[in-house]
Amino acid sequence: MLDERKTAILSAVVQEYIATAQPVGSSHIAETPSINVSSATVRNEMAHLEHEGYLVQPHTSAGRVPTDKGYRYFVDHLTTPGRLDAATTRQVGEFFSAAHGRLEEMLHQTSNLLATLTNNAGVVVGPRAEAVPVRRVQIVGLSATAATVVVVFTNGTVENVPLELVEGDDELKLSAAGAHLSAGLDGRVLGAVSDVEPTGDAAVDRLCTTALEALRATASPDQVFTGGAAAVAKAFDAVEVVRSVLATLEQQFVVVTLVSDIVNRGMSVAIGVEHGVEPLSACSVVVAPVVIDGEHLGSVGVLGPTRMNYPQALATVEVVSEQLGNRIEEG
Amino acid sequence: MLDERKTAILSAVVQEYIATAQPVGSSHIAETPSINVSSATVRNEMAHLEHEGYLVQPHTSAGRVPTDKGYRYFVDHLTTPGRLDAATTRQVGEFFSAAHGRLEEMLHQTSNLLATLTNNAGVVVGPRAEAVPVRRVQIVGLSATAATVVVVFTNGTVENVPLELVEGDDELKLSAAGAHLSAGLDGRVLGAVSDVEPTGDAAVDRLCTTALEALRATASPDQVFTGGAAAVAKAFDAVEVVRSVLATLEQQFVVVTLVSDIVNRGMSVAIGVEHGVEPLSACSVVVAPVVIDGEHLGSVGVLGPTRMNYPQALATVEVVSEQLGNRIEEG
DNA sequence: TCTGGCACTCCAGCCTATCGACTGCCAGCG
DNA sequence: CGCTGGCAGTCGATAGGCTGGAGTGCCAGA
Repeated sequence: MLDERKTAILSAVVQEYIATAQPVGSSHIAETPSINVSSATVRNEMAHLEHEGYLVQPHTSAGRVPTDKGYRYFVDHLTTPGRLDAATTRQVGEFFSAAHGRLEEMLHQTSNLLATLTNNAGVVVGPRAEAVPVRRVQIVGLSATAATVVVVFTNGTVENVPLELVEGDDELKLSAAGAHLSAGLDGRVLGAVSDVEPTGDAAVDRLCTTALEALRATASPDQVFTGGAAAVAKAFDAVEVVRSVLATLEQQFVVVTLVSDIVNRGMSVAIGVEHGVEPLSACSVVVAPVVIDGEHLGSVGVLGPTRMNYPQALATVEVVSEQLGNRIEEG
Repeated sequence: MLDERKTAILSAVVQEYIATAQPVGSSHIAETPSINVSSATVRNEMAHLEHEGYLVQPHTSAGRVPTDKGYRYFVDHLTTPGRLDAATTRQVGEFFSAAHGRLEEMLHQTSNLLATLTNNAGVVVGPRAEAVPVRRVQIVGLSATAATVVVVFTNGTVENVPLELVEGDDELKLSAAGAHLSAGLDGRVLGAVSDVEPTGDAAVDRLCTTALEALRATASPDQVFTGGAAAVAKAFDAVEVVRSVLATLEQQFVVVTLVSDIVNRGMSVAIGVEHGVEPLSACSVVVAPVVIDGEHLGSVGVLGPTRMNYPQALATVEVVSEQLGNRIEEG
């Protein structure tokens, strides 16, 4: 734990560095209104802070830069939850009331919304459709050998998978199978249903079984949407860092793991190396779970340089996750 | 028009520069097997080529670099259509036979496919769903006030839009409206249908009308998918160029206009300033229309530095557009 | 018409010197 | 005892000067 003055100095360093991206020196800090000591005293304190790992000097005779530990102390102790300013809140509200159509499309746009609001990369890990109960199933024939299985979920989203037909599968059988599946699945979650009871009609039973199989096979591997590549390019000066961050962001699996990990550990911010993804060690991730009907079904987050604006990112992510949750509940 | 030797030299310069990204000097060219003259002669020819605008020197005493005009001559006269190598062709085939589910998702993945195959940004301007005939319409009630309209198209893709219900819209009315719409729309294109004939039941008619309206409202403004931000970051050394290219790629409107423009002018390659989008003046764009049932309903393309591998890009874009077209036709 | 050779140009890399922004430390003051 | 002003020291960033090398243009001769 740090005494009051060290705390004030650390806070000032972090804020100055976030604002300028330049190492900050003792005299700058001494000029801060809230600090009423001379630069010499600040120097002493900063030396302590460095010794304890909150700050580092890029080199002797340079100012100091916060370490991951320094940022961590800042977000844990010096950051008020901070309301999002009214204009932004309204913008988010408008976005979600204007949003319509496909869930995926909305999620994708949400990642872009996060990106533009925070000037960082936005990440949305999709609520998996399987966790939402089924409302209706229908099988639509397209030709003699092809059909599409359409599933409508209770939240209004729709999934579809192709299905191959065999001889004897006529329209009647298809709609019978659809009706039977609807009855068997209505109100239940796809993952919870292993099979429906037989109807006695072999063809219908076969259709039901294969359709169900196809549906479970399509069980979307957690879908993830990212946006804001340009923001990443703006955030870092070194082009290699831009490259490695962008390359990592394109590996969906890594992003999903990263975000889920943080959420599952009950954290909302992972700073620098804390998240353990080496190519992103210059980045922090701020996340919030998306809760739908009391269940945690997805996450939203932003990813930016460790010197990002944490209060703003936290507030934004919070508001967006909440409104996204509401929006999905409504359907 | 250039004589044979100038042509050979220009070609060698372009290829060397594409491979190395370094200004190429006369002696390098003279060593090329297909060039059987001394470096002095090559120098003379290169001076001519520069005078005529095919090459430039970044500065005296540096090698030469192709201009946009130089690349243009190269792709117009020196590039054989070039088959894609078998392995890649197979990869594309596998991709499309494995592709399933939502059209949008597939298009999005197609942009990523283009990106990974060519190491450039991939762009897909979506074939608008409205051009595909409808197979079936269904309205599924979710609650007393909300429903989802599901449209299955003949190619197996599915669209859905939310619909608000009013008092008196019960399940019976919903399915009646669905059936009526199915009958009225079956085999026809959404855009071609302005209204269905009345049934006599006011509630059903209202449902049909509003559902149809909602469907036409969702008429996606040309959708565009881009992928491969990391490739862009790898293609340019200067971080400002990366920034401006990525920022431009995020402006969907600009991308759609850019691609449509090129396709509409009947071109398949736009080099540097040819496409007129200033922030992308360091980029070339290679496109191919996606043709479905004889109609041009979308485009695929790649965007990369002017020193991209044109033959490969052309071949890739060609194969992908063709297979994407087939895939969508089949559904 | 082509070629070898030569003089010339100019960037990239390296070294050096200078400047300035820091720090650490110390002695003195309240 | 803690704070402060001051001073010496450190090191990166910047600018200037030098050199080596890659490349050119041009010319005279085959």
